[in-house]
Amino acid sequence: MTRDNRQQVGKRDTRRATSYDVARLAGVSQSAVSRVFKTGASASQKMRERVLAAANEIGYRPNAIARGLITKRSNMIGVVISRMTNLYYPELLVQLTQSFSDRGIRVLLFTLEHESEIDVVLEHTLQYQVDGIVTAAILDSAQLDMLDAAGIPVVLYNRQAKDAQAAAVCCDQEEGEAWLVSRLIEAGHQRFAIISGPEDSTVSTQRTSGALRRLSEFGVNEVTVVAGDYSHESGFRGALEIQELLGALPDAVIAANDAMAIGCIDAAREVLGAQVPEAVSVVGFDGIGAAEYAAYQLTTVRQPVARMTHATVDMLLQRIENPEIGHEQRIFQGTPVRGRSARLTEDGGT
Amino acid sequence: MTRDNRQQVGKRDTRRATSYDVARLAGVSQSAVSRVFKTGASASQKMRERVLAAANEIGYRPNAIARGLITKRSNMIGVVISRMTNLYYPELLVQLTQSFSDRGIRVLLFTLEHESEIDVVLEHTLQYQVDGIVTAAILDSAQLDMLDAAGIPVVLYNRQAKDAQAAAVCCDQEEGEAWLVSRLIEAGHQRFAIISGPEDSTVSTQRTSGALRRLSEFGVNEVTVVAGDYSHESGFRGALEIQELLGALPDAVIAANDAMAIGCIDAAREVLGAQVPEAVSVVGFDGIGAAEYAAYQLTTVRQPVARMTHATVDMLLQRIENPEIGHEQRIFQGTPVRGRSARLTEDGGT
DNA sequence: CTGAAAGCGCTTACAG
DNA sequence: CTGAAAGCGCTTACAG
Repeated sequence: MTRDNRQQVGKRDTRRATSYDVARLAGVSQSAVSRVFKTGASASQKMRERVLAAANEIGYRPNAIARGLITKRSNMIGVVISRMTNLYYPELLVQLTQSFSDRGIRVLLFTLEHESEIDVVLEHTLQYQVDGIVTAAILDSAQLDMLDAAGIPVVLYNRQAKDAQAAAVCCDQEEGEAWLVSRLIEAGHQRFAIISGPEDSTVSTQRTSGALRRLSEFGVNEVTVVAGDYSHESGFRGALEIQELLGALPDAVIAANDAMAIGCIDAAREVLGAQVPEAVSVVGFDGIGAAEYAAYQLTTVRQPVARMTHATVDMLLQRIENPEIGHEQRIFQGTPVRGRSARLTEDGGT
Repeated sequence: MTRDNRQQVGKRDTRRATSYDVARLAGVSQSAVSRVFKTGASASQKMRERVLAAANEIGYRPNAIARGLITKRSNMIGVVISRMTNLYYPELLVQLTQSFSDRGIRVLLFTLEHESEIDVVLEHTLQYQVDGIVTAAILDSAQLDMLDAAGIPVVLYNRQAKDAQAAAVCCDQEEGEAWLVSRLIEAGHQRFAIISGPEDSTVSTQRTSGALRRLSEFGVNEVTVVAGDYSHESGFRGALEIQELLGALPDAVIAANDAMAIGCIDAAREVLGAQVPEAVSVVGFDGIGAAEYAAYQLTTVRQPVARMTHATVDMLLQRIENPEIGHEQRIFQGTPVRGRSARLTEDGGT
């Protein structure tokens, strides 16, 4: 390796052009070059032209890293997202990135296999001097305090901190489940089962408890709950488990997300020989693309992802501009999708 | 705003601790602090402890941006991915990010609505001093030259440059289609139609031409090709368009991806009243999750995403270490999935 | 409008 | 092993 460094063969000049190089070529000061590349800075037309010509000639590009060091604004934000979230919500990351990009902000991406890895990831975001963080993983008080001490604004996506200790953008999971349950009850369903999501998912917890609460309001207190992990396969297994536990399928199965609802339908049809929705109603949550496939046409609640991502971007940028601003929570109502996987009464309200 | 800056109320000290702060507290030089945080640098046990204690006390975190400025290694790589790719391949981005993260590299994410936006995105990656780029968008010779001149290694994901002008990791689209066509022909299918992907997708072009070539080798030269855009809906419309053009469904429909194959199946069953695969065989490509749903069980070719992402990461890091290395292409064979959406002969070879 | 100079927070030869 | 010093590529008061 040491020897390699000495040889000149094939070694092109890899040094990047700097503002000094441009200044020398244009016969102006380095500060002048800097000003030309800063929007809104004072520079004469003549200066501008000379500098731009020189910059163009040697392929100069301002070093955003060096700029960030001195302005203390990296113009990068960290996005922390779990594998699951991107799997079932690929639109989210794309829209978030596009939205930030439109505002001149870059996205430094961090994916989590498990939410427990969050501490080390947070450490990395800070080392890279992000201006803010969007996280689709829950942060505990200590973590929120740490970010607050570091002066980094955070927006939680589909998570809520205890005591509203953080800015958050959410879909109203409980209200969505309440809608689903109300429609099912209204249509005469009496026996219910639930396939929940992973234990460490607050979204799943909210959905499940939202459904249970509304069921209880209707006097339904005996509900079989089996555990899934958001995957299609776990929905499939969930249906079989319910059948096993009850000796038969209930009137309705409430899955904590669409993927599991589809898995549940597959198991009902293929293994248990039960028609959906004739023999059993199945409802999901999310409004993913597959929910609209002709074979499923899920009864579900769609999250307004576009509105939620815009709210997230707005909120984070606002907090970056003004770090002292108080916390805000924006809770978006989901869009009911009547679908065909559940027997609902024709004129059931929304 | 000017007035706001003056007021001290509620203004906490947002200045981050630097290596100088740590040095002062620990009573050592700033260089010593730097060494303690650099793995493999010389520092006595005593020094190490004092520095770490001081750093911990004031919450010091090395500034990765400043480090990058001087080492000329940002430890960030740029990932350029189209909306479509993330939509149908959410696993890709997650695995890529995880894999880079395991090697201490951060991912700066850039999403493309259209592949034409690539120029400005490339400009941004360079301004942020990424050490390398993974792109799932095609680059032309000028763009490759520009990156080469800037000394930034690139690996193309599922794209190939003209004359193998760039490092690339691909799934063998043509060979995959050849397998599908061979099995269909072998099972007696005679009339074929194709639903292609978007025009600007080289993957779609390769798949379509791969299928056409193999069909032609079998003497099938009259093939109806309709245009889709990779979406489920366009597959649905594609099926209707084929029916309209031919007056009937062909023996087999070859869709350029799984999502369109599923859309095609939905249209065949729901609108055209045709059983799949009894009345019409439908094949896809990709091996997405929904391809395995009981209602579809697609006959398709699965891309070995995990192996491809690993190859991508390995190749890019290798090129970062040694920029003078020659180009390499790694072409991965897809995994045939026999499924149930096409009538194949029992013992059809692979 | 323009330039000289200081400084952002680090790393890295170079001496000791 | 440790410290003083230079420098990475910028921005930004401060004079002129």
